[in-house]
Amino acid sequence: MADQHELREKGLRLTPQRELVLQAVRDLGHATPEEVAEKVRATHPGINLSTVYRNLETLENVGLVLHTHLGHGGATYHAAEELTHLHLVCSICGDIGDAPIDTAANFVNTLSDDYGFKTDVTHFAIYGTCQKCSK
Amino acid sequence: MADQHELREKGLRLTPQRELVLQAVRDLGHATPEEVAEKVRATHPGINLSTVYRNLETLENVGLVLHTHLGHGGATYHAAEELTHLHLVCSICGDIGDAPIDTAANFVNTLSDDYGFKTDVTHFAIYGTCQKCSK
DNA sequence: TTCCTTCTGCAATCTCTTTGCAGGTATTAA
DNA sequence: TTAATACCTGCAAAGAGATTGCAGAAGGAA
Repeated sequence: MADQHELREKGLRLTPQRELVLQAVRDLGHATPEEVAEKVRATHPGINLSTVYRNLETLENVGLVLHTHLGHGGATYHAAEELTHLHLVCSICGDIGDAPIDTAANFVNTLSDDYGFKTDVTHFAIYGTCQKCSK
Repeated sequence: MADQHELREKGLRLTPQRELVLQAVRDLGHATPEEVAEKVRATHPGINLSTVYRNLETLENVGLVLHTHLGHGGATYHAAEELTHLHLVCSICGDIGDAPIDTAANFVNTLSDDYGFKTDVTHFAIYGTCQKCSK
């Protein structure tokens, strides 16, 4: 598993729990801490929820995962390398769609030019109604 | 107080608590339930937090206030008539800046045309770093 | 005024997340 | 390989934010 290098390089210990959490985030794409725990427990039942929380925080500190707020309140975690899209959150069905970051390029530039605001597109959630639900 | 008509028209009873909550939301511009409660209690100490929550929900149901998720998890309430701007949330200082809705017009159109996604600009929060903090 | 329904305050409860602690384990150095 | 020492984990308790049930209070129509 390639985690070996990544985790050690960041100065982290290589524990089974930590590898599993990172792997789960990568497999799931978008996931709440609870979902990560569920995924991890599918193969390794003993792992505690607080361990998941602590590892998500640790992995975020070293830049391997990131979190986004998608509106319901809870954080959603992503593998850092996969955050190459915007999140389109449907307020009706709760579905999370994707759109390329470029879609927002002009918007981001405008905010920067006019307000000096540097938009963090990776931490960016967009609310609305998806195609399916607007019918 | 103009609340009289508004609340009654919506089929709501006109209680001091309800008027105070609505007024507080209007005065504060952006406010969490806790902040609304604090504001209300400044003049009327006895009001319970659960009353604030229930009234915010009620007022939202009839369209007088709206809430937005600005990222920390908790909801932030606004008077419905004042939601004419985007929220620029600074991830460093937590400051909430404003920008006209038009700033996002092209972006919103693109999402609609390309993905059939109808963006709800009033429920829209943008994360990044404000001018002050990027220095 | 009277009655009915809605609203409020209070306290308990729930969910989500964090924290303290004691024991366990990955790593480094010998 | 062994020993020492941070660092991690599991468990349980605690915090924070929000919700709910209930009994009594108050708004509003007649």
